[in-house]
Amino acid sequence: MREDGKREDIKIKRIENANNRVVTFSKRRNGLVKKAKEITVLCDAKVALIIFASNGKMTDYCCPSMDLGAMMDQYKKLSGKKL
Amino acid sequence: MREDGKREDIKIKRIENANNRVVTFSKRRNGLVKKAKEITVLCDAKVALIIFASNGKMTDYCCPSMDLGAMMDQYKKLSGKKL
DNA sequence: AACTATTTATAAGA
DNA sequence: TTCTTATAAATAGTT
Repeated sequence: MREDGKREDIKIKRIENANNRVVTFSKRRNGLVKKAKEITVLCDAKVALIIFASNGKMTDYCCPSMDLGAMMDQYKKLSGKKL
Repeated sequence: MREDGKREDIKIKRIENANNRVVTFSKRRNGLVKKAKEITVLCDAKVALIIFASNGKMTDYCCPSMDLGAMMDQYKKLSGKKL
């Protein structure tokens, strides 16, 4: 908090305190997946999202209309990359 | 708008008007990529994100610390899926 | 494309 | 760790 009672704007840099970092990760991961689902439905978009926490734990989301393998094939096709 | 001057809550269902859908897609895609970048930095997370618009145009983001191929290898390893 | 009222996400605290 | 709440941030509708 600042002396006027307002919070500081958060800076986009690594959160040094491990507990805060884990808590923030959990909240933002949930937010990110939610947004991915929303844009999928609202806009007919196809979205794949893979998130690894620093402890290695994985979270993923893939739109229902296309599986991750097909997404990757399309990625390779459009980007020209091999992976 | 409602008669009391407030906006309706948006419903998470397909936006029927094509122009609105494209505009919303553009705004939310930018928001999603921004959030993906933020959690990467704030929380030492590894994130891969691939988005296809309904017109087929692709947007992608991958964290700097791990390339998409390595992300996919790790995904396969942890999920047990082949793709 | 820019604005702004409002909703939504979330940082900090309990 | 779950809940609350005040604030920051995203964005829906408008211009």
